[in-house]
Amino acid sequence: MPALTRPSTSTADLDAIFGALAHPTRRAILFRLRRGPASVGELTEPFHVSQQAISKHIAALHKAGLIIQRKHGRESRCILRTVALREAGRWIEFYRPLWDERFEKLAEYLASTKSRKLKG
Amino acid sequence: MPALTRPSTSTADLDAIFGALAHPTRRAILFRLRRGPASVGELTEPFHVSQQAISKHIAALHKAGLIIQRKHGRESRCILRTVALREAGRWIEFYRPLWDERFEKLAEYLASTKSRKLKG
DNA sequence: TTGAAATCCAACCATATAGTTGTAGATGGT
DNA sequence: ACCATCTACAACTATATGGTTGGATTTCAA
Repeated sequence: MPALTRPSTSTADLDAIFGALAHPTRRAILFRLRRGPASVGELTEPFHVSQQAISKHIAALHKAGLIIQRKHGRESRCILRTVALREAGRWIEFYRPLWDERFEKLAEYLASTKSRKLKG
Repeated sequence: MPALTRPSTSTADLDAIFGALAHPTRRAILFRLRRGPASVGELTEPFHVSQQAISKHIAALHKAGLIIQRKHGRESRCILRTVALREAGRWIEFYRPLWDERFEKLAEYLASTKSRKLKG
């Protein structure tokens, strides 16, 4: 088993996940879904855009694996899927060791020296 | 002090942060910077795109607050800045309570029932 | 001082994104 | 059977994104 050298979720997946999270409306939709499933209509209400625009956002969230959809009659209920969020969280967690304040200070110090021979 | 009802980083900031993380080249740059500062030239080497393209990626990372830059002579050294990553992590952590497997099962169950009177 | 190196800026191009309007298809209620 | 509702699809528009090339600027070195 090789040492972990980088976060392991596929890069295409992460493109879709982070891309989906990069829009405020989509984050707001996820925020709403935290409270439970909702239909497309219910998700549209709070926003000043068309239902079709919300459908596109939903498609982006779906593609990223951030939600699933279930048909109930003519409604399509959206359900938050946490797996993808967990993947994104895992990618970010990989950098946690660097969050130590002193580490960042050291990095800046190193950058300010002329020794650029750190390539190895 | 009001109860926390949503992640608190400004939405514009999160747009920029998640947007920056949504591209594999930019994630690879961050991954490289984890090992320490690097010049634009050094960051360009591993990729099959022009230096100018990398400069644009660097600009996106800078705008998102994910890196800082220091001039040293004609070089511009890029340094990972962990604050923005921490913000992104904080946003995602907000959803951690839902990561419980059973919770997700319950959500799917609720979605499969006809009771759509959960609006409150 | 002359030239090469590191970086950035500008213009351009192709494609993606986020929105619109119009409409079609399926479902539910009467 | 009919009509209204919910959602998705298609076509269009404007802007953003990711890349290119060419050239300007700054700095190091001889």
